[in-house]
Amino acid sequence: MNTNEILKKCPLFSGLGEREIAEVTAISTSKRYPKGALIFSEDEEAKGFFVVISGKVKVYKLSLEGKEQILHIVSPGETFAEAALFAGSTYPAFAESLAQTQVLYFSKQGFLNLIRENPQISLNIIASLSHWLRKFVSLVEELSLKDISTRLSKYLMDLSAKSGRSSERGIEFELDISKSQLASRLGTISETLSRALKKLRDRGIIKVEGKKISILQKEALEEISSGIPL
Amino acid sequence: MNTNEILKKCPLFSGLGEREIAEVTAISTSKRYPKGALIFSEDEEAKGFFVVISGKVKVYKLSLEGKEQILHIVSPGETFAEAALFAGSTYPAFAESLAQTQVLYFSKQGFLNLIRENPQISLNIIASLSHWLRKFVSLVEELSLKDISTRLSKYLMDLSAKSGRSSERGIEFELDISKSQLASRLGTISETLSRALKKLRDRGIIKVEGKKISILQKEALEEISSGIPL
DNA sequence: CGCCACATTGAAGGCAGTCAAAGGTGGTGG
DNA sequence: CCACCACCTTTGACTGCCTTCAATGTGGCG
Repeated sequence: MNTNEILKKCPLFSGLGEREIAEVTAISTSKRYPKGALIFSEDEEAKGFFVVISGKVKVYKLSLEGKEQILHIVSPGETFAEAALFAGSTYPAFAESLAQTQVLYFSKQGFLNLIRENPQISLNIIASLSHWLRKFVSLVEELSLKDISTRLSKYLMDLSAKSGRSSERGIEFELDISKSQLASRLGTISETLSRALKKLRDRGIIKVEGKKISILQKEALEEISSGIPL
Repeated sequence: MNTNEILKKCPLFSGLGEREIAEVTAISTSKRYPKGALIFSEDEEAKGFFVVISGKVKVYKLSLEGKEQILHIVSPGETFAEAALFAGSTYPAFAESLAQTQVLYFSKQGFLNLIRENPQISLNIIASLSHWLRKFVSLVEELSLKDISTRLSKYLMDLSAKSGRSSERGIEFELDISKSQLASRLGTISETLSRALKKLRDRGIIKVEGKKISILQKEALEEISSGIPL
């Protein structure tokens, strides 16, 4: 998919005509990062925000001891760090590419000018921020009120709904990130995630082959994800 | 403080003239709640949002087992549930008054009309949502990466900066909520909070008399709040 | 005065993190 | 093509923070 198509399906720019999209492209800069590159650091001055064109980016926090909490995995067509333009002057987290990645970069000033001439965009920003807010409320809820098995089950249910294919062995799909990264997204570490997966495997609820997951008992997984203890 | 003064200092309506403020007042409804009233429930249809005029409101999540996680304590001049108007159609959490409370209520439709005629407001909304987003990122970080003593120390440091008075015994201030509520805000339970306070007391870092807190060793508290283990 | 919600303290148990080691996987270069 | 290496994953044993359960203390208010 090319840059223009990605931009058009990006919620931030929906409702814009060809002409406006061209303006958007004009004020942005294309940047490329190899896998594992640091895109920005926590507390670094926020000079702009990003749209992912291809690849994958993780936005995360680090504790002093080095434990990582992933806030969001950003996929093509999604934006990140847009909130940093409007509150505070620094990025509140780290951003790192998980694969070779291409992004469009919008400088703060250029983008603010763009908003001024296209009020529609500010409504899109409101929608985008509201969406993020919901995601964070869910994340807080999970971290504070749910155990690891519940969080894992919910993640698997969500992912299966998004990219699962039915087969005679149940719903099959591939993890979109490594298990270490998944652990970090769920607020835990790889050892604990491994044990949680094992518990689901041992009960015949899922099958795991590397990154390939098969959901064998959807109802059971649904129950666990809604809080019924394992 | 009267309603008009509160509205003027509310970030959502900053930059508006007397006339516009009058319009804002005109489309809103005043509501009063006794202490402990349920203002809305999770998953209830979001028909509008609120500005607190007087009193105090907690916005919170509940687990199946009944454990509570407070997302935010809303004070006079602050808004809540505004994000619910722009993403999803239901409230993502519960809201309950912690004291006798007066709010202004804005219906979704009325407020959307107001935005249309006052584009400045949409910029204010963006700022407000961005601010919330930062707060939630901090909350996620704390819940996932910090222990209770660290979270408590940070809360006390923040509160002392906001409402502390210097005295010969150190910085003094009052907790703005009950200790049970504070526990819930910090993602724990009252027993654990009580023990965390005791540890700080035993080391002579703070003094606790009911809701009155005195910070005796600011540097030590600062250290703990930044992650140096107790 | 006595009730009731809030707060404190102790003892015990569990979930998840830490430490350590072995097994697996993919990528790279010889 | 294969051997090597780095990284990811899994498993086991142990530790520790926090929760649970239970009992007692306390302060405000009818």
